[in-house]
Amino acid sequence: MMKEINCYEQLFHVFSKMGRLPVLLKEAITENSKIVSFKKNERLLSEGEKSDSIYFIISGAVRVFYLNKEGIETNTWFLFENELVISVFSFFTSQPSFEYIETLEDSVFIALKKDKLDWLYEHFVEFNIIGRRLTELYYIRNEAQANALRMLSAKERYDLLLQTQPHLLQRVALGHIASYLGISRETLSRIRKK
Amino acid sequence: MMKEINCYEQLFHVFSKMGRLPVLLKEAITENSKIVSFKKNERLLSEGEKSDSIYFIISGAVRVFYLNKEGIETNTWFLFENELVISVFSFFTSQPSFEYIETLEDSVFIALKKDKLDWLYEHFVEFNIIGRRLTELYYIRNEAQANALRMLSAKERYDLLLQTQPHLLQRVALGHIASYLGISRETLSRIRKK
DNA sequence: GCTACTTTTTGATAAATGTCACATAATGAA
DNA sequence: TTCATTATGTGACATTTATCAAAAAGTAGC
Repeated sequence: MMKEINCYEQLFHVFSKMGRLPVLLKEAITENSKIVSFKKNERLLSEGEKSDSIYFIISGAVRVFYLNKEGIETNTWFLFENELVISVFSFFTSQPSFEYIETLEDSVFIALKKDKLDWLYEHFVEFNIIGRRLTELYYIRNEAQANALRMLSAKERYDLLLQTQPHLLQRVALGHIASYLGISRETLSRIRKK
Repeated sequence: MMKEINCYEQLFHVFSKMGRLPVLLKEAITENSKIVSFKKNERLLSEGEKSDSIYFIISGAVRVFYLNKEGIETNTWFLFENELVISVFSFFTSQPSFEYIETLEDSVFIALKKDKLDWLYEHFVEFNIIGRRLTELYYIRNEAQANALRMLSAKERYDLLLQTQPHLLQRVALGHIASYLGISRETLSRIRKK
């Protein structure tokens, strides 16, 4: 029980950095969400399903990926403690997902259903401030990624990753990182040798 | 005067698709923003400045770009009528911009200063719903772009552009489109020949 | 420890894309 | 229109990156 309380403190810490988080809203969040655990390599979401929950990572790590037309996994996102996970397109549009979400480690999440989230947005209008700011933050990260893919060579993208997200290298297999950087496993291996 | 009213109707039409837009909020938006015109190839924002205004495009078109380390322009966004323009990073973080915003045609905008926008967000809390939803929409577009850059070949990215944003080819110079697709002008020219 | 399995590395080669130089076409100003 | 300027296209070649095949290294279960 103590553990669960700490989980929510972790979540509220992140949220309260974005905007006002009254006690009543905290209670409503707690009541409308639940804590879920997944073992390593389990799926939170598969292609074709609707991304109808948002997950806050208490501990562990996940990757978001999709299968390209050759059926090869393409990782688009790695997320860790204190970060939020959705399949962006599916969650925001309520359409079926083309992405998978899978744990990279044993993980614990706070899961909030989309309809509950919408209910919270509606009944605690100030919660939209937090939602808006968080969306902005993840948007910025995504844009930085697109810019890197547009303008940097494979080696430069790897160096940038080393510089900005070194922890990622410790916790994510190289094969996964390669597709995230938009290159083949072999090329990543050669880049690293230098 | 009639023209200005139509401008705001255009803006409100887009906003009201995202959420409730009470008359008082409409009035506040009108009072706190202004209509501005720019000739073709004029700058709305330069590197080093803060992106402190959001622009709604009444008519015309803009591109967002930055200079890479060789000083070459890299286009990241093309925006047209009924779309919103900011330098995402600078606007959301209030840090100096690394991007430029420039008109591609003679253009008319509704300009809203960031401090005014923040004031609106604060005093009309439901406006955060609209802000959040719009941020989500642009985020989705950005993610699609990142995915294309990660997994598609130059030709596939061009074909996708043809398919999803054919109007862009009519109004944006090929040299600008090339960097947007993450390829050289020459490669784009060769792709098109086929 | 030892096997079976997965991940990473390496080599050889092919394909994609970039770069440079210049030609051609389009555009805009006088 | 004409000239100057800018944008686009083309050819030759260099470079980057992908692909395929296989070896080496690492990992998990027994």
